[in-house]
Amino acid sequence: MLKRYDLLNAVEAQGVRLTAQRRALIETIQEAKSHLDAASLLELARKRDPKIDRATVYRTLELLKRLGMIDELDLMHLNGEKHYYEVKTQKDHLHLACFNCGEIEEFTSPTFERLKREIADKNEFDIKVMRLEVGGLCKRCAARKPVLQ
Amino acid sequence: MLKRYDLLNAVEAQGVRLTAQRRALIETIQEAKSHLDAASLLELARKRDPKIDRATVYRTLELLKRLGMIDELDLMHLNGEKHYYEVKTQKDHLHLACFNCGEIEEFTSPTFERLKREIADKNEFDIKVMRLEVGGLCKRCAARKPVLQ
DNA sequence: ATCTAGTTGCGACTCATTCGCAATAGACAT
DNA sequence: ATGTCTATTGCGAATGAGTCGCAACTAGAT
Repeated sequence: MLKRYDLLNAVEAQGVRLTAQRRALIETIQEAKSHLDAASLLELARKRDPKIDRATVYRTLELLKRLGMIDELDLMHLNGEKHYYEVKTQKDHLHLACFNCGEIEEFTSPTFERLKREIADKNEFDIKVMRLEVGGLCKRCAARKPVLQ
Repeated sequence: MLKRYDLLNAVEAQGVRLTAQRRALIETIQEAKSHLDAASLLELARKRDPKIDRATVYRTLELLKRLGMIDELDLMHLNGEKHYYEVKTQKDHLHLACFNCGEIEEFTSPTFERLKREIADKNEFDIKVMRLEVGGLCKRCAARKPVLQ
């Protein structure tokens, strides 16, 4: 498991007002076992604090994104246009999404790190976010379903 | 300029019915100078054939995606949640999106190709689509605006 | 020229996300 | 502890991209 930042402390350290809703949302994201979309995040966070509104979820996600504490993923839009969120890890990583079974695999590699440095150097580009998503067939599905139309 | 496939011929070769609307849409995508979203594509294609509907645009994009002839991009959602489309090029490439000025730079590199092979090999993943997007500040904006909050 | 299955236009719909505004509540000063 | 002030919240309505069902149309085969 890749090391993740401690959101709650990090947010507090930024001098951001900590409301009950934000606390519930941040703890939920932090402890999530899988990538959450806004609706699932809302549902889970309501177990901690039942009085949270949809709008607050979006506003909090916006805040965390702005602070660079979470990443927003599309995961190849396997299930509609919603976004998914994850706590930023120390190392960038990419996501492999299986079009057949929907499984998401994560992947890190020195080559990825190297590519990142290359982009920054050759283009003199100041990288804030890097989102690499791959769609295709995972090992099992490729074996089972050799041809995709 | 990266070499692009000739869409119209390629589509015909697939035995797909060529309607006036598809022709107009495909020619428009092929000749586009920049990345088009569905709405701009519709607007431009109507100059060739004024009788095209929004739904047909989406259905045609879906078709071309399925045939593997175009790629769908998010371009870091710089301007809302819409998607952008481009004709597939011979080589995969990535997009650098400037959060400040909105400019999109393209980038190819042997390291990117290598990373792709690595993913396919190490994970035994059958890659269909690869979408690598980078957000940050381009050379000029980084110089002009050294600190982003 | 005819036939027919694939394609289209239309309008209504869905779904994710955003907004305006009045009510509320952190957190700092007292 | 209490009051104050401003950021944050909930609510409900709005937006915007994309999708759907269905009747009308048409490309291309015969």
